Amino acid sequence: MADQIREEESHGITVEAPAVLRSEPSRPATRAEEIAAALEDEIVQGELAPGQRLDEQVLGKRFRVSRTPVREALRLLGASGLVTLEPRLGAIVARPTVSEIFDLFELVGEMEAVAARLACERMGDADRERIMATHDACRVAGRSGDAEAYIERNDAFHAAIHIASENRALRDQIQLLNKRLAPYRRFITFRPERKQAAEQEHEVLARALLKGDADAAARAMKEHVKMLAEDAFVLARSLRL
Amino acid sequence: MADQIREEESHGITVEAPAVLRSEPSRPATRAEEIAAALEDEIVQGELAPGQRLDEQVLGKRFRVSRTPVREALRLLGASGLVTLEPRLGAIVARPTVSEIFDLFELVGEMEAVAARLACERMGDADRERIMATHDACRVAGRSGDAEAYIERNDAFHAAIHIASENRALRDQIQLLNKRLAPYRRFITFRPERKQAAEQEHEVLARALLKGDADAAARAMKEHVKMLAEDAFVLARSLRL
DNA sequence: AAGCAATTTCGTGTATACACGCCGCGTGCA
DNA sequence: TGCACGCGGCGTGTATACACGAAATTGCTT
Repeated sequence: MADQIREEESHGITVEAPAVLRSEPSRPATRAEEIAAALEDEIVQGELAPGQRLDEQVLGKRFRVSRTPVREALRLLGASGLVTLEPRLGAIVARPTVSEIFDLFELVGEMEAVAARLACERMGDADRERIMATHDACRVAGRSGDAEAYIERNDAFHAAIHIASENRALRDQIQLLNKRLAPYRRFITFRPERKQAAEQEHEVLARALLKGDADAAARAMKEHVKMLAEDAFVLARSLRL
Repeated sequence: MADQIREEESHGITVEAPAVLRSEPSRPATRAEEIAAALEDEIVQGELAPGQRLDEQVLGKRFRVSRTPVREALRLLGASGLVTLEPRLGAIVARPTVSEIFDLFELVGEMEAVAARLACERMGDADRERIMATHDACRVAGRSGDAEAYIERNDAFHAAIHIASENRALRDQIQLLNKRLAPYRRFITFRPERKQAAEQEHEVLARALLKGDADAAARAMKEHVKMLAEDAFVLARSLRL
């Protein structure tokens, strides 16, 4: 499963996809953290499906390390809710129940709404710029067919709001929740109808934000996430998931 | 420390303060989890002060285990934000900056407000009973001098609201945040003035909840946490912390 | 042939051993 | 006397080895 083809790269430039949302000044980092980051990426990107078994020895071979750092990586991911660890049974990619997914969507909606309200009250010029810029980028990417690019810009738009909220803890929590929901959001975000609807919702949201209407922004955000969640559930049902 | 006085209650409803927040049906649990739980308790109870160094070998000897389970326990606590892990330097009990503490208080306030709103909309008879009972218990404990008991009942009151909100993810998040803030809440909660103020705030909150006024409940809750945070900061400043 | 049970196998939980980076102390030099 | 460089101790990071429990497989019984 794509074990060897990892180092070499066609350009000579190692791709290193995300890089955008790196928080710390990238301290040395231990093997365990590297592995955790790699696995997290694969889970979020949907390469590792929920329910997938994560065997310590197999992963150890794959990353060319012993079981020890692998274990630590799995514990790390377990604590953030991305994988489920059952004592004596091992680790699997987290597979929340429908009810749990519902709760997570509701929670992230509420927290995004809080972020939107705070952003309204606190944003400076730089924040306003960033929100407008990312919103525009979102719109552009929406018209082109590139779903991956759209997802990235959509995240950037939301991130701009989180930053403007001036509360790091809030931002971290939302991003963590989004990671946990990523496998389920992906399904729906790829659909063209959803992108169009999202665009409109973003429009309302951006307008409220720039106008400084905190209540309207919070309401728009909650509605936005609610729509996403509902579509996700409808789609999931139609796919018998 | 107030371990025995737990069953008795003025109504006939056993309050059963902690125990409520036990998530799993208490599976076997591994040594690492036990150690993590023990350390967590000591941190939350204030026995281990923020900044305190956590030496793996020392802890290993203390719990009569090798470094391996200790390491896993520390990783666990690190992921939940209770300890800070610096690669190659080791672990210390988390010592957030003032700004971070501020963010955490704000976040927990917003989330408690969300919980209060949802509780208003969703609570059934059992929830209503529990909220009333824990509120009363809180009042009783407030008049007696026992600060430990008061803290416990205060937690139970809030837990009753979280339960009524019918969103497990929300509840878990709030409880995690409260653990991280515990060392800083303790200072202030012991003060008699705060207890009295809290009682009044609880009164307003409970009234709004029982009346079903979601907006008022949310507002009251946010105010309640805000007051707590402000008092904590004032006290911290006066103590040069 | 199907069901059940004992055994074997495999993977995790824990212990121990080795490697490497960080810190403190001492010595030599300006 | 003060500072810089180097060396040694120490603690974490990683690897390896052993123990225990759970699942799977095989053989027996009905």
